[in-house]
Amino acid sequence: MTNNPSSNDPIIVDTLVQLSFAIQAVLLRIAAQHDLSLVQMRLFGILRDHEPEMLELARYLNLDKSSVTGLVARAERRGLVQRIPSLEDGRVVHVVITLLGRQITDEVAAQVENEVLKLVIGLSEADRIEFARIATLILAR
Amino acid sequence: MTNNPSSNDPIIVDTLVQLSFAIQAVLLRIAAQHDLSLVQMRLFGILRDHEPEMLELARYLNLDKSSVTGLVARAERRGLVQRIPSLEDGRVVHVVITLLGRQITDEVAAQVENEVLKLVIGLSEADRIEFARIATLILAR
DNA sequence: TATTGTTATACTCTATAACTATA
DNA sequence: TATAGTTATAGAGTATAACAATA
Repeated sequence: MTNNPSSNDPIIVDTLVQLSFAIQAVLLRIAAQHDLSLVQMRLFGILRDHEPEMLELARYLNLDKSSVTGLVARAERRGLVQRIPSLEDGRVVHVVITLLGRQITDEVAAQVENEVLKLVIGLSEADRIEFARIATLILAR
Repeated sequence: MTNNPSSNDPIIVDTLVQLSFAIQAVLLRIAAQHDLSLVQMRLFGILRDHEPEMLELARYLNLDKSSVTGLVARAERRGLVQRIPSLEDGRVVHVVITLLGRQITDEVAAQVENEVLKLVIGLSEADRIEFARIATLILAR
């Protein structure tokens, strides 16, 4: 019995919550530097590898379809994405990232890599590997 | 030399980011159940132990003072907080949580404890302790 | 009829700039 | 003059409900 509740549980919960806010603060700062919101960062993260329909985006982002309409419209107005009507189904629209959108996305990704790395750079190699292992277990649930 | 960059760095960065989104999703879901935003959750987390001035709140929450005016106004309208003018300085307003606000805050906190714990309940006791230790190191930076 | 997406509407959240009241 | 807070304004982001176009 190694996975029973223990007296350390409130500590690990608090630590996890604090850690999530710390990471989100980093992401928020970087996003703001590129005039992006966190949702837009997630949007571009998806568009990097996919050309989804509006409803798929809504599902991925856990938003109402009407919210996605606005999100995509604002990004399109800035020339970061493009709406492409489906050829097979006249009701469907595919969202595609533009060259400019991809450039910004790549830049943001590099900056995130850099900044988040700063948070763990003080850890030993062993601790970093150990942390990644346990975090992966948590995410696997 | 144990803290040099390694080939695992992109993995730990990605894991950290994903983990932060997973935790935030849990918090967001709980907050929504109580008609709260994440910022309001943070607000009540502060008011639980403090009776800050508006400018102090702005600093804690990293918001403009005008944003805090609206945030507090909406919470006050719902009877969750109260503005108390300072007796020493006529310009200053203290923000105080109400009984109702405290009840909701306690309920939310218990639910967060519960839900986040579900994420780590599959881990061994040793892994949980180890994770909390390393995460604390990261937060200490 | 059902599905995809948009529009109309209303609210929260945020910042900037201008303002009021107090120090 | 300086500081604490509010107001006016504008825009992003969100959901609900009603709608149009297509299937």
